[in-house]
This record gives sequence, structure tokens and C-alpha cells, in this order.
Amino acid sequence: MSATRPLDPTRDARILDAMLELVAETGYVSMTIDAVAARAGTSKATIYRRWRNKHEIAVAAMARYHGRLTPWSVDTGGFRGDLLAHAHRFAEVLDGFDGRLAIGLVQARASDPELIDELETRFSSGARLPPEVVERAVRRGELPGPVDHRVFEEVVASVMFMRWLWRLPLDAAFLDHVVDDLALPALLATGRRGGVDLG
Amino acid sequence: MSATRPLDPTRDARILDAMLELVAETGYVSMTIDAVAARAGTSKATIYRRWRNKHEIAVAAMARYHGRLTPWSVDTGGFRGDLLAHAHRFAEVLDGFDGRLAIGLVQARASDPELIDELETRFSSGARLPPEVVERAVRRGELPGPVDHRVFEEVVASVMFMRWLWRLPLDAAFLDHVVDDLALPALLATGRRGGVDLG
Amino acid sequence: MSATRPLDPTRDARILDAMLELVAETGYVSMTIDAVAARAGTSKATIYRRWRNKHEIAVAAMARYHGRLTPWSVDTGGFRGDLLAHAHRFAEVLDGFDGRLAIGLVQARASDPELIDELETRFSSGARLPPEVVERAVRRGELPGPVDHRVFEEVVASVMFMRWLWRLPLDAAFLDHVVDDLALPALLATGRRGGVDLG
Amino acid sequence: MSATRPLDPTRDARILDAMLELVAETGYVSMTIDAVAARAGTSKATIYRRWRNKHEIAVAAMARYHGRLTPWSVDTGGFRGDLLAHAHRFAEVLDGFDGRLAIGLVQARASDPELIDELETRFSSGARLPPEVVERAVRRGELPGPVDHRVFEEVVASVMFMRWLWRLPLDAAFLDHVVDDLALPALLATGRRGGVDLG
DNA sequence: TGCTAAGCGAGACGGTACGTCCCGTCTTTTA
DNA sequence: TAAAAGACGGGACGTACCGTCTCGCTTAGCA
Repeated sequence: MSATRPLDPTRDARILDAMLELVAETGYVSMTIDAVAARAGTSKATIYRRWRNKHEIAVAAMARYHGRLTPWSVDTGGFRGDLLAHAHRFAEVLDGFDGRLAIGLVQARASDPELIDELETRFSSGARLPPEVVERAVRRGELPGPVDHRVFEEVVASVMFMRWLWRLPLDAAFLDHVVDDLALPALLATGRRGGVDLG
Repeated sequence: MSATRPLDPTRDARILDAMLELVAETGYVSMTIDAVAARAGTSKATIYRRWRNKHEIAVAAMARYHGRLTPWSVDTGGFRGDLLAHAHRFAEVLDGFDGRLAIGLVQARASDPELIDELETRFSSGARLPPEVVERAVRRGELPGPVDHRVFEEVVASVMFMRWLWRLPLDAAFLDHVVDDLALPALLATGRRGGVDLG
Repeated sequence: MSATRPLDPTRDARILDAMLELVAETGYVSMTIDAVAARAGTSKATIYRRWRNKHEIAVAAMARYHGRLTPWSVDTGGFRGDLLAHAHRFAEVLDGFDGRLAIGLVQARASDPELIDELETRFSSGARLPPEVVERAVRRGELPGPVDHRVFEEVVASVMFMRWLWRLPLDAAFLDHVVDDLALPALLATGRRGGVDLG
Repeated sequence: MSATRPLDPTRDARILDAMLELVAETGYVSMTIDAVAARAGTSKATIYRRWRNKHEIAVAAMARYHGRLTPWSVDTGGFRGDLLAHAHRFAEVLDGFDGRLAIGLVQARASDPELIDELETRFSSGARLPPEVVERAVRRGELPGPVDHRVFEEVVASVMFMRWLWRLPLDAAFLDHVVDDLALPALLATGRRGGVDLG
């Protein structure tokens, strides 16, 4: 018998990083595996030894990327201010790398229905409201009781992403609207009714 | 001066209809221009005389399709029932033709900003809440006063589209959640504060 | 009965001239009917009203061109000098418009076997030796008797065209060779044997 | 450093053979690259990886073909008979594969000067008179001394190719004419004057 | 002089081949 | 045996040109 040689794990990283960059730069559909291989400094065979096709590579790349997202939080001293700050932060995320990546993701879903099933929660994690924001508000007396922080992410991520998708401005007035007219009422309603199951 | 011959508009219709059918049947990426030409009974040249590439054809096809969307309304006898019915209706729209077409729209977005902008309102029109639904509720005493019907569309279209995008089920429980926890609180909030400017 | 309008003969000329120019510039295969129409300032329909296809147009153009070829002659005072002068003249013809046209002709034959059947004699007319050259030589006593002047054209046109085809130089040394070693012996042989039937 | 994979030479052969067959069957213009690929059992990409366009493929195919031409000779017992036999042989060559291929050569000439130059000698090799034919004639006393065998090829290849080009018949009468009136006088003249430099 | 058939330009049309690009697989060489 | 380099079969893309056609406009020649 002969010694088998394991796949070199440093290649995985180079390949997936190249993949992410190219999805952000050109979109999933326009991006080619040859380009990924070139940027990663590997050969196509090395890529296809690890994943079976383009969309599997994309899945792996997204998983790697979202695994690296750092949680973000801020304390402005007030509940509404915290929500607004998180909305602003998500607007920046959309306008940056993540937005372009999101387009790539959506495009990928078109070509490869199975691609992003498991990425749903990860995607909106950019708009995630940390539970301590709610806890602080309760402690400060701004909220009568606990509310479901996940509702914020659900509403804000969706509405802002859609608006960004149509290239409408994510300006201060719109963020005020999202927080005051959509997120806050929904959050307060969860408090009144004792929770929500987002399934 | 001499007469030049215009592009035959009956061809446009045949081509775009064939395009829509094939996108719905096989998806944007799998669909072939040759197949479109064959089904439309034209030649490829006739197609490329009108649009420069595949995605421009798709954009045109979707513009044509959305231009044909008929408004929809229902009266269940109660406000919540009406909202739920409209949410169900939008779920059907997404699961049908529109969902698959929406993906094509997102693909097109990269290169066709102005056309996409124009389609924004049309896209969410599937979730549009007709003003008379609100008026009926006010007359029945279910609402203390008028609320902004556009908030329904804004929240419901976004949240449901996102969920559909990630292929999570648009089942009854989720629709209840959207109506009760997100849409209704937001709608009622607009009533309390006298309107919203969605810009 | 009704009045019919005849085809405008001025168009014929413009079309065929444009055809000849374009064959010489780009070759028969590369030349397009659209380009002919554009240069002639007509429409394609006007062309196809006159001829059924590309090669018929080419036939007509060649016929028109060769119909315009002006006979050429010179008297150098000696038979060999006359032959050399005609060889030089044919070299110039090949290097000019006619050479490029000849290539077009040959290419045309490839695509359209029927194209140039009747053009054979016309083609070599550039190398035609006028009968008076022979008559003068006989009068001067340079030839013992009449020789078949057509042999000159047959040999010289063929050999020089082939050499030109392979882009070998048609220089003075080669022309001397053609005249002294090929044409003159063949011409004299016809005199000795009393004529040739070129069929 | 890493190993790169060379183009597979067995493909070249299959492609060029298929090309030759199809040129002979349908002509250069009618022949399709897809048909070549199909017959060669390769893909179009494999063909276009080797040559840039249709005519480069044709040139390569003809180079391959002419490289395989086998010299031909015959001994009829008499000089004139030998010449006639070689003329007949060349007529067959023209009417067969070579004639159709020659047209392709001329097409190629426009864009590939250097390759064509190289093929020049090969082309007329079909009409080449082997030196031993002359030597035998001298030994038999049919010729007073050595003559330049290359003159035969020069005259015969040119005159017959031209006549073939115009689709005039290469019948026995014409071959007699070529041998008796053109080739023999020119050959004998070289003997009288001691050689020719065809440069 | 007015009617009418046909010429004309412009260019759209169906069809077909071209040459390009990319996917996912396979082959060769080196380490 | 992994890795690089890249050739390979397959198949869609978008382009180009052919020969036909349709559309208005104009013009020649009969009435």
C-alpha cells in the first residue's frame, strides 16, 4: 500500500476567498471558475477535487464568510437610538462588500436552487439586534417588559434589503421610518402578546 | 427621403411571451435563446435586433408581464381576514410565475438601474393592499381611524419575498405571524401617528 | 393593359462597378452584398431584382469589366522585344487591379463552380499577343513564316499567373526566361508544324 | 515549475483528415466546421484551439495532404509517351482531390503568404517530370543531350491548372497539344542552349 | 393629366455558420 | 497521490451575411 496525501487545507482558504471577492466584483453568474482558480493561484482540478460544481463552491464560500462575520453592538443610551444605530450599520453593510455579495447570492439562487437554503439566518445577521439592547431598554424602563429582538432583524433586514435592491436611497429619513413605523410597533407588539415563533 | 421599415411589434409579443414561459419552465439560466426563438417562431437574429443580450430580453419580458398584472381584492368581512387573504394571495404569486421572474429581475438589476427602478413598485404590487380594505374596516369600527395601507405592502412584500428567497415555507403559521406581529402593529401605528411618508 | 416601369440601367453600372472594386479590395468571399449596395448607393432589393445571387452578380461584373479592357500593343522594332514588352505589360496588369480581381475570380470559382466558365479567354486577354506583332516579324524576316500568336497568351498568361499566385517576383530575369525558354520555342514550333488547334 | 499539457497531436490528424474529406465532398465554402468536428469526433473548441479560423484549418489540411503526395513515374518506352503519361497523370490529380484543394490554397493565399510560398513547389509536384525520364530518352537517342526537366513541370502545371480552373476539358487532344506544342519545344530549347535558371 | 403597375431605399426577417466562452472532466508532469 | 497547467467534449452565446420580404414613396407610360 501507499501513503495517501491529504488535501492541502491552505488551498481551501485561498479558493474560497477568491470566490467571495469575485462574487462581489462580478456577481455569481458572471464569475468563472477559471477566474477563481487564477486568483487563488491554484488549478481548476484542485477546486473540483473539493467541490462538485460551481454552486457547491459558492455554498462553501458563503459559509466561510458568514462564519467570520463579527457581531456588532452599540449603546447610545436609549432604545430608539440603539435601533437607529443598528439600522445605520446595516445600511453600511449593504453598501459595502455584503451588498454586492447579497446580489451574488440571489443570482446564485436563480441558477442553483439548492444553493443557499441554510444561509437564511446568516444572511440577515448583519441586521441582528443583540438581546442586550432589549435588556438594557427594559432596565432603563423604556420598555414595559421583554420583547422579541428577532423581529427587528426580520423586518429591518427585509425592508432595507428590498429597498437597497431597487437602488432607492437608504437615507436618514428612511431609516427613521423603518425604525419608528415598522420595527418599533412590531417589537412592542411582541411584548404585549408574549413572544413570537419565527419557526 | 425614403421609408424605413420598423421592427414588427407582433414579434415582440411572441418573443417575450415565449421568454416568460421558458423562464417559468426552466429558469433563466437554463433557458436558451434558441429555444425562445423556436417557440416564438422567429429567428435569433430577430431577437437580437431588439435586445442586446439575454438579460435585456428577460428585463423586457418581465416589464411586459408586470404591466399585465391585474389588481386583486377580496372582502372577507373582517380586517384581519382581509389582510390574511392578501398575504395568502401574495404567497401564491411568489410560488407561481412571479417568484421565478423576480429572480430574473435581480439578475437584471446589476446592469439596468433605470429600468429596475421603474419596476420596483410593480414588483410589490402583488402584495398591495387596496385602500378600500382599510375604508371598510373603519366603517365597520374595526379601526379607530384611517391607517396607511402602503405599510402593508412594504412590510409584507419584503418579509415574504425574503423568506421565499431562502426557500423557507410560506405556510399558514408564517402568514399569521406576518399579519399579526408585523403588519397589523405597523398599520395601527400609522393610525396613531397620522400617516407615514414612504418617500 | 397597364404601364410597367423598366429597370433603371444607370443602377446596373453603379452596382457592377462597386462589385468590381470590392472584389479587388477584399476578395469574392469576403465581399458582402450589403457592402456592394452601400457603395453603389442602392438597396439590396435593387440588386437582387437584377441577379439571383452573389455569383450571378460577379459574372455580370466580370463581363462588364472585360468588355472594357482595351487592347494593347507596341512596336519595339524586333520580335523578341515585342514579346518581352507584352510580358512586362502583363506583369503590370497582374500587379494592378487585374491581379486582385483574378484572385477574386478564382475564389469565386471555388464557391460557385458555374461562375466563370465563359470568362476563360477574357481572362488571359491581358497577355494576348496581337496578330500584327507576328505579321511584322514575318515581314522583317525574323520569322520564316506565320506562327500561332495564341500560344504566346496561353503559355505566358498561365506561367506568369501561377508565379504571381505564389507571390514569387515577376522580375526581368523571369520575364526573359518566359519569353526565351517557353514562349519563343513554342511559337516557333507552331510555325514548323503549321498551326495548333486550341479548341 | 509545473507541467503543462500539450495539444494532442492525434487530434490534429483526425481533424485535418476530416477537413480534407469534407472539402473534397462539398467544397471549401459549403463545408462546415461543425461537420469537421463531428467527423473528427472532437469539439469545435478543440479545432479552434489549434487554428484561428476556417481558412487556417484549410491551409494546414492542405499542407498535410501535399506532404503525403507520393512521387510518381512511368516508363512507356518513348520520351513523348512518358511526357504524355505524366500529363495524363496530372490531369487526374487535378480532377481528383488536388484540384479542389488547390482552390482552397488560392483562398488561403490572401492571408498566409509565407505558408503559401512554402507550398508552391509542392503544388506543382503533381506535374513533376522525374529526371530519369530525360536520362532514359538520352540513352535511347531520342534526345541529342540533356534537357531541363523542370521546364516540363513549369509549363504543364501552369497551363493545365489554368485550363482546369476555367473548367475547360483536359481531354486527350488538349494533352497532345500541351506536350507537342508547348512542353516538347521548350524542353528541346533548353537542350540547345544549355540550361535554364528558374530561380 | 391622372391611374396604375412597378421600381426604388431602407431595412426587417428566417436561416445558417461563424468564432468565443465556460463548465466539469481528463491527462500529463513534477514534487 | 496531490497539485499546476491546461486540453478536452459539449453546448450556449452573440455576430454576420445570405436571399427574401414588406413598407412607403416615386416615377414611367398608358389612358
